[in-house]
Amino acid sequence: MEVVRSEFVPDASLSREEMEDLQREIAETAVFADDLHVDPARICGDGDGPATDTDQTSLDAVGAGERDGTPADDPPLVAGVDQAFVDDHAVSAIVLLRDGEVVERVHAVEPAEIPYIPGLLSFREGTAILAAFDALEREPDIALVDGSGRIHFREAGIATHVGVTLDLPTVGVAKNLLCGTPRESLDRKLPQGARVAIEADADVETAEHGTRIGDAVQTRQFENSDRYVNPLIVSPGHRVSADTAADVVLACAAGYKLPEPTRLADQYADDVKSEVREELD
DNA sequence: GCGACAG
DNA sequence: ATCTTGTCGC
Repeated sequence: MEVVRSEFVPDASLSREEMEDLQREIAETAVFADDLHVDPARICGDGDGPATDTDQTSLDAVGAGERDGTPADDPPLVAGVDQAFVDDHAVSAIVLLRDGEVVERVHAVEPAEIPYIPGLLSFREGTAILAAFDALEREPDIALVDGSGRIHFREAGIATHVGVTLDLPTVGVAKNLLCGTPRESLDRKLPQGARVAIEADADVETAEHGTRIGDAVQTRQFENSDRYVNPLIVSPGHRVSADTAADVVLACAAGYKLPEPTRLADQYADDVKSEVREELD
């Protein structure tokens, strides 16, 4: 699929201030509300293959299948996006799933122009991600991007940047909190399926203090153990509300901490990384 | 000056 | 993110 907002394509040659200004523009263009035709309940992420009839008894709470182009009886296409690095090169891998099964897989390798700078991640990895999306034959109904979305200093994390540039519904899935304050402590064992709101604080300069910008989501938890799994940090990227973002991630969970699309993209990125590592001579 | 910060 | 063996637990 192709870029829709070319003015937002990440440019690593911009100054830090220009990058931040661009992020403010992106945040203003971003839609942190549901504008998609995906019913989370119709996403099968339990790893048991195609959904059975009994798995599809949900109502189309968000208008699933009401638009042209996507058959109402077809489960949504969910993409997982992840990056890996080899020397100064970024590897972006995308795995596309439908009903829990891989239907397409692509990757791209691009030079990483700038170092990692908290808050400017998309300018380091964005080019590779867009190149991978360009190679993707089908158009996903939604994409899960590793990293933050709205949970960002200027509400324009990598998931938001990519989503707005492609005008594609996206969700940010991070393993750590970049900014914002959890409504309650995350330093305790949360039950599987639990969600804890993340609110904007002084570090989020573009949002009103207290605004819910995402959630900590417990996709997996130990039952009979003193040990516990930390929650994932989920936030809207573009055209998705915080509630739906969490719904989609939980719907894609299949017994692992990472939702299937992201987990498989992570594996694929590692495979590609090994191959690229040799071509370096 | 100190703290704090996705991947 | 990346460099890395074994090891504890379900």
